[in-house]
Amino acid sequence: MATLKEISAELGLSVTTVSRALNGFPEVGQATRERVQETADRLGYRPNRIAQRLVTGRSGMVGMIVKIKPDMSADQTFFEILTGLTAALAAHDVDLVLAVDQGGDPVQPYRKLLERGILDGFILNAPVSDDPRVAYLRARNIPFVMHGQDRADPDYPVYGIDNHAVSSDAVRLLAQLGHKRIALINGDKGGAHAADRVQGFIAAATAHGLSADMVRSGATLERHGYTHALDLLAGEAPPTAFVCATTLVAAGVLKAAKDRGLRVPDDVSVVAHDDALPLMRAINFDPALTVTRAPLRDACAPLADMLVEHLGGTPARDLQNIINAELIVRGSTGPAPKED
Amino acid sequence: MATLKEISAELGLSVTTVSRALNGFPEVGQATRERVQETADRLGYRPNRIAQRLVTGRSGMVGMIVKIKPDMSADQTFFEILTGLTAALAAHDVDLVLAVDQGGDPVQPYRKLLERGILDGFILNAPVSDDPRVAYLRARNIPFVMHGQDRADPDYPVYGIDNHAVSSDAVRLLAQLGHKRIALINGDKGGAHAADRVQGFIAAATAHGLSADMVRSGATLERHGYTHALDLLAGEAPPTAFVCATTLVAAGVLKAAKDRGLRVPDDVSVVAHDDALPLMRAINFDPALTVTRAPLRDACAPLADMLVEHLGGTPARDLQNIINAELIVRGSTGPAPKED
DNA sequence: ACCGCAATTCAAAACGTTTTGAAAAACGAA
DNA sequence: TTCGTTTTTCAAAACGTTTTGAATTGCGGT
Repeated sequence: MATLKEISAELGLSVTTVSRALNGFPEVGQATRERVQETADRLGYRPNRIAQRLVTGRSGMVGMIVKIKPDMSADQTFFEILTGLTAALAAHDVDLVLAVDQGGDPVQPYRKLLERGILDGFILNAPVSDDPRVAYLRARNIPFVMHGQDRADPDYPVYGIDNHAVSSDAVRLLAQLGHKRIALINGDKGGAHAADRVQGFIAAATAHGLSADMVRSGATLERHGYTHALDLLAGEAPPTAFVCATTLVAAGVLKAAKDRGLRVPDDVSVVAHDDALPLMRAINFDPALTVTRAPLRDACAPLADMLVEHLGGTPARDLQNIINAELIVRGSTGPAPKED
Repeated sequence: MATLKEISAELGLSVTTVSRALNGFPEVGQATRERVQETADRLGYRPNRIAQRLVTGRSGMVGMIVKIKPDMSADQTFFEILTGLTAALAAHDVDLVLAVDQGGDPVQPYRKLLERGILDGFILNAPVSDDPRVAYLRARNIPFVMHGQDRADPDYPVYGIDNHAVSSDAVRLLAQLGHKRIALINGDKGGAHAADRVQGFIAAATAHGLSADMVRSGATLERHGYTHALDLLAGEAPPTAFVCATTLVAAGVLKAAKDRGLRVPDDVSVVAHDDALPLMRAINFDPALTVTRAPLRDACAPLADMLVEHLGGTPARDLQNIINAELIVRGSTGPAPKED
């Protein structure tokens, strides 16, 4: 815990010179710089971030808020990126402060953390339409990056997948296989990504001359996929193909098909979006799932890089990464069954 | 972002008085105190932790390190307590800084965070025998609390379950049911809790006149439970009962029993320890699992309380909570099968 | 020796808070 | 009033750093 003062005392220099020597300012002599550097190393000097922050206004710390349910549990997908992101930020020498959003006002945890006067910026995830957090942070000029797409052309740094394309790609594949009646079992309506997926679904269905009236929304739970699929399959014009929000939902759909005595892919085709979570691996399904694949983990390093860039002054418009998911065809999709 | 100076200017008071009024010092007049409080509220004043830390040496921030595997994934159990802990700390107005341990020197991430000069203490979890992190932090007098038991009588604050009792309770139950050959499929050898479980297992087995030679160790994976159970069941004196490290391991054991045509509990009994993770619920097993149950989540509030107490000066010896898991008997245990 | 200019170095202020030691105000008793 | 106490308030220092503006040094040219 050596301080600048200690180093300067040891060398008979002023604190100013020591500070400048260590920070690579040009006006310090080569000889002094080396002496200072050597003593700093020997004493194991590390600048005190607290003091640094107090004077520069920058702390090298950023915040992230995890939204939790009343039972304190959080979405699995959050943790999927949390560790990777922390590691990626650490590579930039940035630390991460975690806080929770216990429901209620979504802006409050951000405000609370900001009031500490301790953070340089935030990483947000799972945007909703017209996200109030975005409005709050933008109004105060607090830097942040968003994980997940909000609108087509957001005015803040963002890394996410093209959710419109996710659905339309899936629908196109199924249409090419001859399916006429395709259902979408989507994620929760509040999420911006869900809205984009619905739009992509409708756009692609319309483009292929299909109707798009079988759209369901809700939590991305196995149970949810199961009940919606059962319900849809019991209708008078049951779908021959399902597009699922996640592999977990697809698991429910497969179960529903099985319970109704339908074979996959002979009677029913299933496509899911795959975040590549370690628990529900699409390849281990029976049959292996056809998916649009975009590993959440891939977002970590880019998000960290973007935030650091943004803190360094790079404008938002240069930090927009909307990537496309891969369409990976496996055993859960096949030609539409012959009409009876 | 109101500061003390702003408040004092607004009221025509000195910064000193404002600071004291807000911190409840006795020497400030009742009338002034109320005026100050009112203005502080109106201006949304929050003390700047950075500045506070600089002068007091206390920041109201604590650190927690998550150990990740090379693929950046972390143990599920970590996240199970992370959010609850963050919320519990927030109730004490304490923020949490997260960092990762990417393998290698286990002490390094702690050192790095400490060198920032930013933290008041740490929360540790998953102790190993003679944990180097403990040695490091104790040597430097850095406050911390441990989640999980290390030794019988640690000299630091700890919250954990009695792992010795966990195994011995399970063995006692099985012995009372007449089982003579009991296997333990334990967690990874490195963990201190695993060592305690083995000791409890051996102690109870010995006490009941049973041998304790069927002990296996490894990662708490379903696959691991499956292969070890298959292996043990193929031996010449196969076990009639299994004690499992986790419900996930038990899932593997149940699968192995099924694959060998053995019925549970008629032919084989299974007991597992249940951390009450939301994903693998013991009650949803078929048959429902007999468990020693101790929800990880129960640790959050006590750990937060203990850390705050410890930071406040309460000595370690007054902060030791070793609780007992509940033994919950369900359908996966039954009388030992008749010897042929 | 003196000047001018560049190259170095320095003292002091600033960030927002807590704490120390002293000063001012209020009040009751003489 | 005048003194002594108690209550209330204040100015200044401190924490460790960066930054500003000024001072010092070195050196080549006259």
